[in-house]
Amino acid sequence: MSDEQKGLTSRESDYSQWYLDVIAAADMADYSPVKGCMVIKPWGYAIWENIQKILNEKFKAKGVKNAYFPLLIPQSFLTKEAEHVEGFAPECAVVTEAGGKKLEEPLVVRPTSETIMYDMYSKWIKSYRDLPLLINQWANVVRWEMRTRLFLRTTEFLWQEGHTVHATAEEADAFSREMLEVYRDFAENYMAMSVVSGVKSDAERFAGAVRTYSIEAMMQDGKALQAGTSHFLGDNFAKAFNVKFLNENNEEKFAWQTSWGVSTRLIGALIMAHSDDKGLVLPPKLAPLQVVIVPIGIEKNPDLAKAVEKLGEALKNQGISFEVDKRENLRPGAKFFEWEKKGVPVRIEIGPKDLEKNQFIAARRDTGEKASIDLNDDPAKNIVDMLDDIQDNLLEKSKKFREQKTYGIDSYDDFQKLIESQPGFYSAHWCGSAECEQKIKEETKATVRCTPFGAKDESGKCLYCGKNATIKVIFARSY
RNA sequence: CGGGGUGUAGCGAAGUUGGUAUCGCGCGUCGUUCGGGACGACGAGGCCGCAGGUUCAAGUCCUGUCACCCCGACCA
Repeated sequence: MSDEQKGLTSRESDYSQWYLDVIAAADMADYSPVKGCMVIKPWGYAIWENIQKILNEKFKAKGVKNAYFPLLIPQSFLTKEAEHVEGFAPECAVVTEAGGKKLEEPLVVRPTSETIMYDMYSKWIKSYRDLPLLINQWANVVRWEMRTRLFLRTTEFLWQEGHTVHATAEEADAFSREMLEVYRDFAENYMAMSVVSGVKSDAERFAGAVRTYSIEAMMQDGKALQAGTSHFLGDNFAKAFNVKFLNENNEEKFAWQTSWGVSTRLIGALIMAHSDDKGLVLPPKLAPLQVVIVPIGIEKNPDLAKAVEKLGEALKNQGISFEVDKRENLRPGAKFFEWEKKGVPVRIEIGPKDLEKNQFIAARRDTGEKASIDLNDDPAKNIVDMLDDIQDNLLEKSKKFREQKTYGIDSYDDFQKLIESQPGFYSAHWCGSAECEQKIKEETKATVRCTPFGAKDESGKCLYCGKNATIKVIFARSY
């Protein structure tokens, strides 16, 4: 095999190509015949299913129930909320003809479901007793973006969108923050990806929201990726869609709403956060397979077959997902490379030589370390510990990386140079004006990612205009 | 929509002054192998992006066109 066919493109030489190589090597997805649309292959979809499973549990714990709303939305719905129209109109796919006839009113393929859901909500909600209404849907949405990239920005993507209605502004805002916290917890404790949570600037706010909260992750090239958002919508949509209720005093009031979502972009985040030049690296809590067993010479060795079966039983009892790779047409080395590309956290090698010593070899995907484990010494427990350790290690690494590449900055001149030579998060004072934000974006391609929660009030000078500023925000280039 | 690039087998590429299409990987069958990407033999697979033109003859030259990728504007 020639050298260029081994391994992947190096991250340093071409990050964009490296990212696509990881996806191809791990067999996760492919572009479809329609521009910008993505085919998610079984390995990628299995990760998505794991994400769904975990998030559903968390939503349920918050009292959120799943439902489903239609794909097609009357075009007039989109135009009811002023900012919302402006934000989404240019990127909508519209159906103008069906059943061989021109439609009286065009139908929009949902770019997001606020409008159609709230139209229904206005019919469902009568009294304060109907509140809070907490609904989530798993769906596909379509946004006709100019440039696409697998998982990060595809024309059609899968997501969940939660839409809640509350009696008071305070309750709604608090709920949207709670949901952001669900996302932060998920990102860190399941994806093993360190994030900064905070408030978006007005320019980056969701179209129609009063406030947008987000979690911002840092990719290995130092660029930011918005991994999840939660919006406090105020009563903007309630007024546009007539979502009203009678309160305890028999007064008719507009309701207060939130929406929040994460998408298949999370898989893109996962890839860029952990992968190395050998391929994907998956955190055990999201891996479709946590362990792959590669037996050596199993077909003519009944003792080995028995040992593998017993080991499999033990793993199963510990709730570990695993597969025994019994393919006879591949040599062990080829299997090792394949599973490494796919990011399986732990690989077990077991052959006649191990059996003699009554042991097997466990190799960690994150560090590449190999350990010999005794077959009689509760091997499954050993593997559980190893998986836990990998999960912790990945988060620790991600956290350290983000912290190392987060810099304080006061001088705009320095910032212009550094954002180029040393990509990362730059914490700086900002006066809050849209003009400064816009200028910085034009001149450096960096945007305000968020005002992190819990930042201390400390006054200083705006990075751009030098006027007094009371807040410090994160500037970074982003995906 | 601007700037740059690429279209030849599933993937990656070569193809000279025009002469009827190569190589590697992958794929199939058989055999030998199997502890870090195995080897041999045989084999399948192509409207050379598309449409015109020049020519006895076009992957190659000319004109047009389409698609895709990368960099911007847009964005979960």
